[in-house]
Amino acid sequence: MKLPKSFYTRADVAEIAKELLGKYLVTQINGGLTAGMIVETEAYCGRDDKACHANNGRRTKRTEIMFREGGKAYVYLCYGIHHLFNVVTNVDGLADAILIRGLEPVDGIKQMLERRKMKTPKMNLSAGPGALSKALGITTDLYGQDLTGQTIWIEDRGVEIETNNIISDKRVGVDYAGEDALKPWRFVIKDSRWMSKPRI
DNA sequence: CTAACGATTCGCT
DNA sequence: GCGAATCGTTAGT
Repeated sequence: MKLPKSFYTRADVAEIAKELLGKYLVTQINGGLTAGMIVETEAYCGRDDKACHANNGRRTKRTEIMFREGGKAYVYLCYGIHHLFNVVTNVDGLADAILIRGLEPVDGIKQMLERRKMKTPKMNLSAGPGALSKALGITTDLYGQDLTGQTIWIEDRGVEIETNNIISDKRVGVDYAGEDALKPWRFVIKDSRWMSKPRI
């Protein structure tokens, strides 16, 4: 079933990031439906977290969506090349978001391969935030999309991830955030082959 | 208005 | 392991 808005509007962004493991991210773009199981996430908090784009009330045109009510998509361009997909959480006025970093391909693999210009599914088909966005056809066009709509959403397909199969670690690529870079807000399903490249 | 750079990936060595 | 690709956002002039 599609996750309801109430899933996203809760206050504990790290808890939601953990619960997203084992859920299915689905897109329906240009007719084709593509989906993958989420195996890796990172939480970003708008307060007291220098790694977050919206930290300390930094409210700009780009970060605006994070301040809105949870259940929306925050997509932005990184390094001029990669589209990174985030889930906005928490209530209106509090800017929390969760970066999806790794998917296990499930549905529409053929279309994912076309988008990635690959012949056969390799491990990096949808492992890594830029790679999975390309595989699912996510671009900045989806900025602000409602995650309870018909274009992009997240489903619960009954998969339960045991707590002792979840690894938490510090986040990737945020060394500039000083002490906040040490927050253990990256969550990975243990032994998943589809996590992003920097291994634990 | 201008300049610097990033929540990355891929290909080559 | 290293460096290029590439452009919107940001902060400063």
